[in-house]
Amino acid sequence: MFIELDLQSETPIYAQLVDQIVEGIASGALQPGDPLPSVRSLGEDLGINLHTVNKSYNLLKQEGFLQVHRKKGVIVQPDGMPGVTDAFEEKLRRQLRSLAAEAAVRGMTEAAFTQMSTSLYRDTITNRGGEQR
Amino acid sequence: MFIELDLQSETPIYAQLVDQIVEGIASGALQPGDPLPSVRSLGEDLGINLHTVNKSYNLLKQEGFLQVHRKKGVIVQPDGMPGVTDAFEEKLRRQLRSLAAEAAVRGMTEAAFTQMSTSLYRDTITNRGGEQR
DNA sequence: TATGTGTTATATATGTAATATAACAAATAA
DNA sequence: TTATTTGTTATATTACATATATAACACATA
Repeated sequence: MFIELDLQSETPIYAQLVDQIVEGIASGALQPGDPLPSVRSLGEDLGINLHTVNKSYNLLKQEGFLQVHRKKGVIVQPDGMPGVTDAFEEKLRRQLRSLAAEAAVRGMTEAAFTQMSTSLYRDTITNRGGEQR
Repeated sequence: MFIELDLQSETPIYAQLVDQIVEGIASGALQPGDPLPSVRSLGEDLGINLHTVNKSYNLLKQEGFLQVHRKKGVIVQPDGMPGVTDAFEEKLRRQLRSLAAEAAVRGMTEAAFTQMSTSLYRDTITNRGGEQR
């Protein structure tokens, strides 16, 4: 697996896991229908508890990024990813506003902020099929 | 004051306060040298504990956005705002990467993401002097 | 039948968030 | 001088989130 955790970080482990799985989907490293490790094996691999993995999986399931099959186990959503919901747009607005404000106060120009947003977006979707380029 | 708290939010009160003060500085509503209410009066105004206000003030002092004068009380940094530190750039990268990944997975285009970043940056610096336009 | 799956339940330890009360030194205002 | 207000420090308590540990369950697979 491509997961790397920082146990010293202030960001909770379950949140780091959620982030990196979403980034895996964005980059194409994880394709729709791909299986994910069981909560027990991934927990053991990463040196963390299975309940921590389970928490991440459940959040991603609730958001619609993962499916849990009684047969196939946990897989990446094969029936189309969730779109831009109101909840996501609100989260995006709130966090971008906060970052933009601090950036502006610190003297970062609009061009620099915009360029950084764009380049980070591009970085995430590098190894992808043919969607939104 | 222009502060509005959401006590039901998952975002801690002290963090909401920090955010809104930084946004106040970014917008120009708070100018360098401007005094802020005492921890007690602001706490009473907002219906929260003085220690919660104190925690926010201390974080902002540590970051260099505020100064504490034994005479003038708490004021907005008059000797130049802190620049783009390594710590801030890392925080910015980490959060932007996470947001961009989820946006991409949800089908938001690069243009839409960029445009949203830019417009939120512009919104924060509306009533400002003559800096970085 | 044995094993592995997600899930649920319970318990514990630790840290953070928020409040409450009290006291302190330093400065200001009466 | 006296009283008040400032940020600050200390202590305690409540509530919640994080993370771990162990155990059991229903279901499916090999």
